[in-house]
Amino acid sequence: MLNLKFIQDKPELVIEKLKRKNFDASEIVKNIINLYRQKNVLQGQADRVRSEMNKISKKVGLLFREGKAEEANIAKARTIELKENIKQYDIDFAEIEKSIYKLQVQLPNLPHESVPLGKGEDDNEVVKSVGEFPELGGKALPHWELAQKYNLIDFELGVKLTGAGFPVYRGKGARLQRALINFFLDQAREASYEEIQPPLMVNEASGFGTGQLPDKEGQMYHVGIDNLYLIPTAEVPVTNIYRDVILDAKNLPYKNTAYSACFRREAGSYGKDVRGLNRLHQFDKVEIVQIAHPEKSYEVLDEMVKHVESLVVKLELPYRILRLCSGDISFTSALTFDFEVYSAAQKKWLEVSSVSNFESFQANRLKLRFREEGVKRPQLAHTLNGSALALPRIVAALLENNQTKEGIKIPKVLVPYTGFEIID
RNA sequence: GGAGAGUUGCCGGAGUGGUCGAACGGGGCAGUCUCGAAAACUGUUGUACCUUCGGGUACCGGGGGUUCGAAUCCCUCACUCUCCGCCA
Repeated sequence: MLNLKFIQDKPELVIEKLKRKNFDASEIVKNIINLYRQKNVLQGQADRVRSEMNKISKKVGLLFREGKAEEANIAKARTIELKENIKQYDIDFAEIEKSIYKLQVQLPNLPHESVPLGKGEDDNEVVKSVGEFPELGGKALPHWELAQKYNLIDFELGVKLTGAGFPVYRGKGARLQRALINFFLDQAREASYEEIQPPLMVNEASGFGTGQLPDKEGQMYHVGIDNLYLIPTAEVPVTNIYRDVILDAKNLPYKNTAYSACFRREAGSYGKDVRGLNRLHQFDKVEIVQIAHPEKSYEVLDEMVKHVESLVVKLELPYRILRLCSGDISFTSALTFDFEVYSAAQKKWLEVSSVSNFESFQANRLKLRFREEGVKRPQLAHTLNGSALALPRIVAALLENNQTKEGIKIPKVLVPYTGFEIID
């Protein structure tokens, strides 16, 4: 959510920058500024009436105490009209605020200067591309067949137990999952992220804080009887730790990591890239989150990108880093780097991480602020997060890329975690 | 699931109709004292919005009501805690 004052101060900037996101904000911005002016006028008037009301009330109290009941009653009579006024002001004011809010949440975050112009995913900028595609010859199997061959993942069983998109990992498949989770968490801890084990369900306020609610409600599983939502990512509970909080500037940045299962309804995405592990309703992910000082947040973003890169390097996967273009970047993000690994049997790039700086867009909604020494007013902090990493597509690439006649080779770095070197 | 208690500022906790943005204690910050520190003493210490920059307004879990006036009374919702039952 963009800051109201900012919109009012720099409407042209907002419109110009959102144009890059292919979003025409001119009408909304105009309306917001209009309503904002009205709101201020209204508040001025309402406050004056309230002020008078308060004065009279005080006077009435005094008069009664002095036994001047008659004078008191005269004063009382005057309040009848004022009361009506206040009531009406309250109604109008609430309405105008609601209108502003409705418009405000429609505006996406402004893209960072470095975001390349573009219409969609084809226009993303490849920042770097590292590693050779493995030569597998003609008999390479896609991961869903490997998973079956070595009895690692049972998709059919998942359908029986729950439904499509809920695979059952077993044997070395299950152990590989656990190994990856521990590996990622250990790496994050070494990069001084504090580990969090968050709830897997959140309340409405949290869903709202990170922007899943009210609009993207359909993406989350809703537990109606208790009005809770299954988290689509650990970002939701972890970032909401800082909701309604004023941090001390000298403690920034705050760094957290969390492993969690993630639940996504993925409504409307049936039929496309859904084979095997490519798109699931439940999957595992380790997330990293940082709360940063506005002046430092792009350094922090850089650091997070490097951290994620170190993971794919250690896993010996061919990868590339994309700087998302203005047409592909998410609603809430100012700058996003995607990580893709190459899955050699499917012969395609799979997105395994998305690292973003939201600047103050999330913080504004979360009321996440920090206080700087010597500065009276708290300021909005910047929030950043990234996957480090999402498991299923990593597993897909590992299985496909490392298949040999003897079996599937486990990358060296993972062996201490899996306890085995090969799946055969 | 049954019964009860509660939700006040950074924390503890008082306040049951007016002078309460809120006693008191703790914590934080600043000062005095000290070579320095501790102790003691003194002061200070919420957020948001509006402003003609004098000031004004709102907020004591959320919403609604009564009243000239509500942290305080009434209604309603949410949450938390305790005991019993059940249970990983």
